[in-house]
Amino acid sequence: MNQSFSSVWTREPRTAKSPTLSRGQIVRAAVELLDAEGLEALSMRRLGARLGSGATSIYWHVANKDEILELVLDEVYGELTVPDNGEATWREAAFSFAYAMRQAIFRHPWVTRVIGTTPALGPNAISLTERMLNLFARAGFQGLDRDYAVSTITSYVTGVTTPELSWKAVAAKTGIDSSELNAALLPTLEKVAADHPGLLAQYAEFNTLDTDTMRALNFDFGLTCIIDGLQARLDRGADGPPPGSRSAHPQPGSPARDDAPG
Amino acid sequence: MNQSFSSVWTREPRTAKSPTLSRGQIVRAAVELLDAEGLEALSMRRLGARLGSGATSIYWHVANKDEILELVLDEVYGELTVPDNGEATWREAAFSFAYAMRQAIFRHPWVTRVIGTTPALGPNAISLTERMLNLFARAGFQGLDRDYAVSTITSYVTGVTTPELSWKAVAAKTGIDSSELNAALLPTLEKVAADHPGLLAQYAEFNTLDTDTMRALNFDFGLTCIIDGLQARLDRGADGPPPGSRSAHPQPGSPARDDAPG
DNA sequence: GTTCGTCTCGTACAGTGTTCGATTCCACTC
DNA sequence: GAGTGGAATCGAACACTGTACGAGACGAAC
Repeated sequence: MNQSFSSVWTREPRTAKSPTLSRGQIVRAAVELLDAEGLEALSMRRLGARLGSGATSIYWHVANKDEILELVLDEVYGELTVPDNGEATWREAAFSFAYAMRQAIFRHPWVTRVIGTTPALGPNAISLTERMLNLFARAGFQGLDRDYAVSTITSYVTGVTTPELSWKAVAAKTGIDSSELNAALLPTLEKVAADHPGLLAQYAEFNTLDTDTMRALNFDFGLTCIIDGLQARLDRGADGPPPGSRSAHPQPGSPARDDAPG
Repeated sequence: MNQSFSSVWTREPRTAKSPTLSRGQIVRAAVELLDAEGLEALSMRRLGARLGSGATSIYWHVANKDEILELVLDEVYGELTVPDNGEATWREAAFSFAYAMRQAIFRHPWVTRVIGTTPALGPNAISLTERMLNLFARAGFQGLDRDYAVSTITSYVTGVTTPELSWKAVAAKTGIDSSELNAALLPTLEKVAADHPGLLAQYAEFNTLDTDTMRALNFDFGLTCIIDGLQARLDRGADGPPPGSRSAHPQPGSPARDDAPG
């Protein structure tokens, strides 16, 4: 049993002396295609066409399409940097990292759909998490808390940007400018939330703002909450509650319950 | 131009008197299929087979496959409840909602891949957000801040659970028990992070915990941060910084920049 | 010149979402 | 009961998809 875990990063890459096609070219072309036309447009045949080669030639350099997705995802991680120590407080560094990550996701809207298909083990992802761990280590977090702090921020960023992107996609598809999107969507919302007058009243407020700045404020709100919460934990210090009982609240479902599909 | 926005929820459903097939049956069967075999297994032909009908018969009740995904997503939203007012503090309510949401995602691991394909406008999603907005209104948040608070929590939950699910998927595929997963993955990590000794040292700590409780601690850590951060904002009160300048920090990229694909 | 690994690629297979037109079925009117 | 019309189902077909397989092409080593 126990078929071992496999990923692009666990296999040795093919020798780099390939003349016409290389893993790097494939990844670059795939990112271009994804950026230009979205996730659905990435097919092996179209990728081959863009590379000026047959579709099945790609399979010599890559095991399957999922591996390409692993590679392009790591390519995006490569665009991210963590501000070096000394030149900024950890709060500023965390803020600017989160903003840079959001911008990177906006440049490559397909990444949110690729994240979650497989764990990120590429070199860029690895060295990025190392730099982030060091950042929070310098901030004063210890042990696993460093890892948790990194995860909290990156999870939040991917989590918020995902719905942001679906609204952007709606705007792009319908051709409505983002400044008019909220107003244009009002009839839809009135229909859909017809028997929720309180909700409609809240939505009416949205007309005063354009979508982009509203989403930006939304992003900043949650990010500030998280960083304030991290700061609070830091201020409580090592004399705070021991790990495992760090939050005194009821846990409705056992966190360890496992309903993973067979 | 301006092709208007369309969604299942903007169209009138077909008359409910269908004898052998109904939208409800389709959705229920689709959820069963998705839970049992995952997102890739959901095809119109397999869904039709499960319903004892032809694949194309489904198109009478539903415009296309994406609409089915909208419907099943809202079905999952229907499993979530928000604790009523009075019986708990907003902190407790927010905690228990977040935990319930995580559990619901674990029961339906495919939802994280469906979220983000389209905005959630189904009746269950609508009434859920209304209840959440009321919760934070009672907590003391005003105006758009209520919306931002809801978004912060739900975004975090979807964001953290996504990588949790990919590790669960690895465990399921390789047949490795979650208590042994961290140890089993160590060789892979040693290969992948060979030139990052600091990172490897950190990963070595993981062997003392099993994946599930480590992930649960991770989830609780970030959730506590967020709720503490919300609390802090509440404590700062209305005499705090005005909206729009609520966080004094450099914003590396203009938040309103729009790189959406054409 | 032959042989061997590297690399490309055409063909083929099973499967996908969706369109279209034909067909069945049922409630209704005359 | 016969006839009509819409609701609903479904088979065939189309243009795709990812990928396995095997036949070739290329260059270097012997």
